Amino acid sequence: MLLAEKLTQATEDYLKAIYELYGDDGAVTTNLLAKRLGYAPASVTGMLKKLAAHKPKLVHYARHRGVILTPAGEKIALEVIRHHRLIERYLSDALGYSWDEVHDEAEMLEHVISEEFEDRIASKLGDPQLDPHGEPIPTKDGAIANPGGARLSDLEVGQSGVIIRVLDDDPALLRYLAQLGMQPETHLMVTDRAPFGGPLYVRAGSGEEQALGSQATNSIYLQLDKP
Amino acid sequence: MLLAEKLTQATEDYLKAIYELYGDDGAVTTNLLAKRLGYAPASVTGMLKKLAAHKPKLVHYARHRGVILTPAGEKIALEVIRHHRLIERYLSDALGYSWDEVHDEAEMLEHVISEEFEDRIASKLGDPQLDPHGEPIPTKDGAIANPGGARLSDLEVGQSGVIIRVLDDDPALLRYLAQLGMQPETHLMVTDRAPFGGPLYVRAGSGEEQALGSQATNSIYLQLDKP
DNA sequence: TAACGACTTTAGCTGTACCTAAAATGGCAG
DNA sequence: CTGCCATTTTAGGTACAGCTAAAGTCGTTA
Repeated sequence: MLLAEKLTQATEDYLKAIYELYGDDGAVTTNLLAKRLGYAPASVTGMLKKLAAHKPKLVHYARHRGVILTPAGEKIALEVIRHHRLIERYLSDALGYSWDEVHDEAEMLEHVISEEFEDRIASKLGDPQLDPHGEPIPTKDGAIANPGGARLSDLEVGQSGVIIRVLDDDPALLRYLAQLGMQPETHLMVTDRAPFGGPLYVRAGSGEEQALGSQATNSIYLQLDKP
Repeated sequence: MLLAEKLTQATEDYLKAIYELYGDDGAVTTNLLAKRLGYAPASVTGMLKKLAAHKPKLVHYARHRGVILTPAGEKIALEVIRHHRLIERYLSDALGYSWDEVHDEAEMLEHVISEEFEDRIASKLGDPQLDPHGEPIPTKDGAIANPGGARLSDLEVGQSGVIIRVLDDDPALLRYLAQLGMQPETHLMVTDRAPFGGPLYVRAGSGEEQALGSQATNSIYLQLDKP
């Protein structure tokens, strides 16, 4: 918080994207970043060089090797993510936004709110732990809970559990799932599964059986019931 | 609202500043704008040419003559001012900001909030007419009430009235006035006046007599009591 | 091991919005 | 009506963050 040098919005977006793309493997590639951010790969290369040359070094970058965040870079990424998720929670709880609307609005606001604003909405909300999609909100000092959960697409027929989070990449998917009554805390049971990437059949709560395609099943994470 | 071409922040700032600098005389000069915005005059000249060349023309501009807003430009200026004042009201009422803190936060937020956000906070607040400093909030279709009021610095000894608005240029002044219990709806009576730009003596409510310098008396506007 | 194709980088450009320094303009005083 | 001086504009420059096109690198495949 001390080094509030006010970075540009582009810088913050890159750091956030790098953080979110960290999967299993070590580094994030130029191309992957370009795809995620919607820029040409060449533009990304240029920006990564700037991030690596920044006063407090924000990323480690080696040609053809991809990037990883430095501790300073990760700190900033987590601050931006905290802003984003807190704002989502606030829009949802205080202003009645639906869970498919909050992402885009938060995307704009996250870069301009002050520490003051962050603190006030956080305490107004009682320091929430999760955003409306179930993603953990980093604490002010940069700690973040492991989101965890088993991906619905990985489950076997007969397994069941409670939805703990849903990826928020696609508002249309979120609207669709809300219509089906599938949100965090909803209980799901896998009733059938078609082969070769076919749909997965699930029952939400005590409702009808429902077929879900891969985009949906890849986006839903469950806390599994004890068998 | 239909022409939501998403202008740059700089464009919105210029239009707002031009609108706010309209005094009595017709046009706003380059130099005055430069001073208000904190830029070099040369930069302003360049920007004004861009505003005049914009697809829907935003200003009428003639070399050495200053600028005036076109209807399109004024519409945008009023939208930005509506955002600003609504946000100030919201920060004050919903998040407990003090009246000296709201301006800077609103200055950032006004450029990024969506129509959706605007509508939601407006209806949450019950479509307020005034911001925390007493300035009128333009309606969604661009109508704005005449702020009116008599400037405290223009009053004679013995005159009195109720504060209806206070210019928000200087947070330190606002804090000082709040300390003295002088805010919109406070009743003031001019008890004495020193000559040659000396202080003005006023009594707020039924409190102590207080000396106010010209920065303060130029910033306070009253609804005069019937004599 | 040679070469193909995917990924990545280099080089050079664009547009926005700011800057300084120097030139030009125009209103007022003598 | 002439010239001075403040205001304004022109000219040229910077930083940022994108872009395309072309060149280079690397790993796998033949």
